Amino acid sequence: MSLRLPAPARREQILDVSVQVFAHRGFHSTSMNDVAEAAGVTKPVLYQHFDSKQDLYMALLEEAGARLRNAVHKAVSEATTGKQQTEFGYKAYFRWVAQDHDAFLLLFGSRANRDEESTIAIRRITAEAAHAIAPLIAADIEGEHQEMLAHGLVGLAEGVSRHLVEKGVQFDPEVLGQQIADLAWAGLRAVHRNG
Amino acid sequence: MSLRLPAPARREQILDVSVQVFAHRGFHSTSMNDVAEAAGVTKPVLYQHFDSKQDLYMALLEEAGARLRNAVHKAVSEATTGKQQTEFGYKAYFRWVAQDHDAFLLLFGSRANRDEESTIAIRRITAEAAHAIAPLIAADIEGEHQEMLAHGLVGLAEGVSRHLVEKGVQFDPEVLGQQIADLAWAGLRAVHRNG
DNA sequence: ATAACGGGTGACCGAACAGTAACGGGCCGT
DNA sequence: ACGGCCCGTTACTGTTCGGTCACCCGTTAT
Repeated sequence: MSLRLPAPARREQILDVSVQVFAHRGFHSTSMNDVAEAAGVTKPVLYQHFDSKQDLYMALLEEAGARLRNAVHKAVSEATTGKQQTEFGYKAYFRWVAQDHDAFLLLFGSRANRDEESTIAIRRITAEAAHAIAPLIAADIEGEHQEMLAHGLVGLAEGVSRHLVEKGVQFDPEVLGQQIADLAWAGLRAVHRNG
Repeated sequence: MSLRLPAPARREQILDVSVQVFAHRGFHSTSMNDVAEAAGVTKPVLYQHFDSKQDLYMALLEEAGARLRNAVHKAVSEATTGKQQTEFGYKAYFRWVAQDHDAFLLLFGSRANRDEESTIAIRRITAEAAHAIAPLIAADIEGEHQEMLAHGLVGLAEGVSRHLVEKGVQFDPEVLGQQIADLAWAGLRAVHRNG
C-alpha cells in the first residue's frame, strides 16, 4: 500500500518519523510495528533500511548528536573572548533545542530509555559538550575539577531546556542563552575566587 | 532454600537489593528473575511483597525521592539568609548523593529507564526540588521565569553528580556543595542585574 | 509480450519475560 | 505428636515483540 517511495527517500522518512515516535514514547515503549505504522509501511520495510531496532535508534542518536555538536562548535569558534564563547555556545545550544525539539527529547528527555549501548553514546555526547566548555573555566583550576564544573554547566542548560520543552513553553533562544551565559560566567568567576 | 526471613525483613531486603540492581542495569534490562536471584530467592516471593514489577520500582523511586526531599528540606530550613540556604541545600544534596549512590543513579543516572508512570514520578521529584529552590531567586523575577532558573540549578547539581558518580570519583560533599552554591549564588545575582 | 528489478506485504517463528497455580516443609502452639 | 501457618519452590502459561521467509505487483528495458 501507501505510495511507493525510492529507497533513500524512504530511509529519510523513516528517520524523520521515528525520531518523533521515540522521542515521545521512549525506546522500550515503542515497538517496530509502531514505527512502521507511523511511517505508513510495514515492519519488513524497516529492516530493509536498518539492521535492527538498536541500529535504527543509534542512527537517530548519532544524527541528533552531530547536529548539536556542530551547532555549538561552529558558534563557539566564531567568538573571541571567553565570555563571548560562553554566550555564543549557550545561544547555539538553545537554538538547537528550540528548532529540534524531538532531537532534544530523544537525547535528554525524561523518557530517554537507555540500554548499555545508547547510554555510552549519550554519555559521549554529553562528555564532548563538557569538554568543549572546560577550557572556558579559569586555568588555575586543575583538570579533573574543570571537567566536573563543565558537566555542571551542561546540566544547567539541560535542566532549563527539559523544563521548557516538556512543559511546552515557548522561548527565545537568544534571550535565554544570554541569561544562562551570564549566570554561568558570573558563577565561574565566583568559584574561581573561592576555589 | 536460603535462610527463611520474616516477611517485613524480607521486604526490606528486597528493596535494598533491587535498588542496587535497578540502579546499575536499568528497569527494562533487569528481569524479575534477576532481582530474585540477587536477593537469593525465587520470583514468586517478590510477588508476595509487591503487586508487580512496576509496583516494586515505584516503591523504590518513592523512597529515594523522599530521602532526598527530607534531607534538602531539613538542611534549608536550618538556614537564615538566602545565601546560606543555597549553601545548606546544595551541601545536603551532595551529601545525599555521596551516601546513597544507588538511589541517585536510580533517579537521575543515565540508565534510568522510564515509562509513563515513573517519568511522572521523577518529574515530580525534580519539580519539587526546583520549587524549593525557586524562592531563593530574586523576587523581582516573575514566577515562571523563577521556576525555569530553578530547574537549571537543579540540573547543575545533577550534571555534576552524574559525572562524579558514574566516573566513580570520590568527593567531599561539604566542599563541593560550597563551590556549587557559590557558583549558583553569584550566577543568580548576575542574571538578576541583567534580567 | 515478457523478463528482471525493486519496493512492499502477510503470516509466521522463537525467545524473553511478567505473572500464577499448586505444592513442600519447618516451626509454632496445643 | 499434630495440625495449621507461613515462607518458600518448581513448573507452567500467555503475551509481546524483534526479526525473517516467501510471495506480490507495478514499472522499465529488451
